[in-house]
Amino acid sequence: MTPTSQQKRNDILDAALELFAEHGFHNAPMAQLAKRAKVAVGSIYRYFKDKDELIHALHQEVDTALQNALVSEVAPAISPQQHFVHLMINLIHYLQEHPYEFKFLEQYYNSPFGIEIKREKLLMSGPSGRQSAFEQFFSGPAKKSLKPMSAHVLYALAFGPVTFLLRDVSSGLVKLDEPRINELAEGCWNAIKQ
Amino acid sequence: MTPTSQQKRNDILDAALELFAEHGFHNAPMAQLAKRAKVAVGSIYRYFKDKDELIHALHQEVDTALQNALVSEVAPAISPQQHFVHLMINLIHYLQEHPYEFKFLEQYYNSPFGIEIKREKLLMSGPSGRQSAFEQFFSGPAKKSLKPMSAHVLYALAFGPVTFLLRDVSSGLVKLDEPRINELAEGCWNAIKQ
Amino acid sequence: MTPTSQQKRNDILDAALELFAEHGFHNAPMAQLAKRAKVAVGSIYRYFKDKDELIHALHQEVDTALQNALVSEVAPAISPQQHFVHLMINLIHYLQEHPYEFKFLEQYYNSPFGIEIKREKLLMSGPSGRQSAFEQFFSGPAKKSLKPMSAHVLYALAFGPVTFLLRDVSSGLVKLDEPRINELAEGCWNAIKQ
Amino acid sequence: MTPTSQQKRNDILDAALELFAEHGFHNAPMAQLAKRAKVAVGSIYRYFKDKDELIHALHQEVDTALQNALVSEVAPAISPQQHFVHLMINLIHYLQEHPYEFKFLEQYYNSPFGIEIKREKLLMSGPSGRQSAFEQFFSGPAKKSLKPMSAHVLYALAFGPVTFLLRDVSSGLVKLDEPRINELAEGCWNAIKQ
DNA sequence: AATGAATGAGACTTCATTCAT
DNA sequence: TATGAATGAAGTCTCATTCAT
Repeated sequence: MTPTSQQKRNDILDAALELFAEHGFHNAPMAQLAKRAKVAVGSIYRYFKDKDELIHALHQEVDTALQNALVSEVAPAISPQQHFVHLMINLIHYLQEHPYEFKFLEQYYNSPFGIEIKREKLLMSGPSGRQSAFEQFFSGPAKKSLKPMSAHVLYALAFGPVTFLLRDVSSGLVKLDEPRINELAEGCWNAIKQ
Repeated sequence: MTPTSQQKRNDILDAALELFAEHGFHNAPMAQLAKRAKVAVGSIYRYFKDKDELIHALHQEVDTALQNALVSEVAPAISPQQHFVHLMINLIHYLQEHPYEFKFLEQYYNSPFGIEIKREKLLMSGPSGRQSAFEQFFSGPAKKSLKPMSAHVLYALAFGPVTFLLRDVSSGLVKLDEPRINELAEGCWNAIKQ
Repeated sequence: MTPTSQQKRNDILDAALELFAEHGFHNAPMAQLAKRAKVAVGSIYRYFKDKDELIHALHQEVDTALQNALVSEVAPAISPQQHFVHLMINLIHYLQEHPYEFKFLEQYYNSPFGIEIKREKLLMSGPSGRQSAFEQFFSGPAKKSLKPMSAHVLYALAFGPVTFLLRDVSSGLVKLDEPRINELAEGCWNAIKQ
Repeated sequence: MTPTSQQKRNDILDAALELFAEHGFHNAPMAQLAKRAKVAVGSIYRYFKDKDELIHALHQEVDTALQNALVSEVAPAISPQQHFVHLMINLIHYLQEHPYEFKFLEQYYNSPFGIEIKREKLLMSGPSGRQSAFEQFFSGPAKKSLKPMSAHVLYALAFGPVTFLLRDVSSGLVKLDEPRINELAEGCWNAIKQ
């Protein structure tokens, strides 16, 4: 891949993100995608075997960006609750500011594409080897402050409310302000804390 | 014009539920649907104007069935926590035993079909006139036991974890046993209680 | 055919005339036809083998009605020009007052249905044996007042202008008043007279 | 989007003209059209948005060709009658030699496609800007030789016989020879002359 | 390597006709 | 005999993918 083609690949993925988020996978013809990416239809097929592979690659991309966004430094002396709330607020901010990415992910996990992919992967596995911020938190010293429970339930209590609420945000039904974001983050903490 | 065979209409809706849940709206051709329902393609159009209307009708049906399932008698002297946990367990049981319905609803609310429908409607409005079980609970005397917060956040904390976890259940990644169901229900209660 | 069924046959033909004139043969489904005729779809097939036969039967009917309308008594001492103009005005009046019939006939003769039918039949053959009014005129004593020419050309000069103009009338582009009707009839006479 | 192959577009229009003339708009499936034009079905839709647009485009094409055919030089010192007869003979010759075009136009003006188009446009408006040959004639110095009458009636008397007769020609019922063509043209002139 | 015209399988839908009641 | 629900062939159009340039 020459640098030029890497650029083109990104143009395609960017256009795809927009189009998929706006119209859904099935209302985003390759021709339209090509036009928005300012490449020829045929060119897309040099970078991706077919539409499915493009969608999976885009998932990869969006997922990685999300993980990277959540990696952030935290003051060491912070309390577990403060730490968790901090991570949560980061997450909400990121997703609220990247509605296309959120819409794409929701669509992906709700379609035949995302079934075989573990849902928790969304937030519990870091980019290429590194641990995700949440993964570090849940497996680190804060563990003692959490009520002992099945990991699946823990993730559901931690992330379920966010995804639920953000759907309404991204459909324009709600706008989240800081007080509400805090309400949510603290609610989640109360759900999982010891 | 107004067909009399409620039976055939149901056959079609049943086949549609399966097919939509298994393959998604866009990978469920009318021809396949007809075959599974054991009717001719043209017959579907006697009962539903087009595919969209069929999808909306199915939503109606599934939604009503869900609401009906949640209506249950509760001992009057029960505590708010016990009441909430009871409702929650009911909900989880129902959805876990009806994975097609759950998948269909998730898909519906995540598609252009369901956008104009408030997400909370899922659980906060009862079937034709009656109040839903959750609606009664949240607007009833238990209100005093809840932490004051924005309604949207409240619903997110109450229902977000369930929908999150049930996706994994319906993809076959997890099987919920009673202890875990209790963990979840109690976590939710802790998130919203005073 | 009992009287009752003759009635029903007429209801069907009447509905067909309306529907065909308004929407064209190909935008007039049998179901709609049945509804407008207040009979069941299946019943239509007791009276007509299929849609084509219905169309041909309707043509027959409309054609006969037209011929009958043109049969009219004329004072014996009238001049050939007066006679011709009289017949012509009759014809125009009838067709202008029966726009559905006119539209149907135009459509019929312009479709694969009417190709094998001689166009002149329209006006040159009377109902069941009788001679049509125009036939009588052209073959009667007035013949001497006509310029000798091929029959086809004669009919074209006589009837072409009427059908041409009535199309605009039936599309609502023109409304014919008596002066114009006279202009037309006299123009036709000038075209064919000795 | 803007295809370069004018050739292919013409192939499609040629095939369409044949098919529409032979079978009518509604008995000319896109698949058959594609086969006759030796292109894939999908290709037609690169050149025309849908079947309707194809029909309108074909009308455009046929209309222009007809107008162009009628433009011809006339000796300046010719009499109005000779001029009119000359134009008429031209018209008849052209249409008799292009029966598909004639059938297509008749069908077009007799269908919902052509209703909003004034019937006279057929011959009274020239190709893109230029005046049609008949338009020039009727509005030129010959006007003084015509009997004063409503324009609609004038056109009907001039063009009605031609379209009437040519239907039979194009159904193969008659073959026009020069004497008959002259009879017709002169009859028309007698109908409209002063 | 890039382009985009061409392809044709397949989706949705309509509607003439049949047939069980 | 009348009914109208059921049928499925056939029509229009879309769009992922290919391939000649």
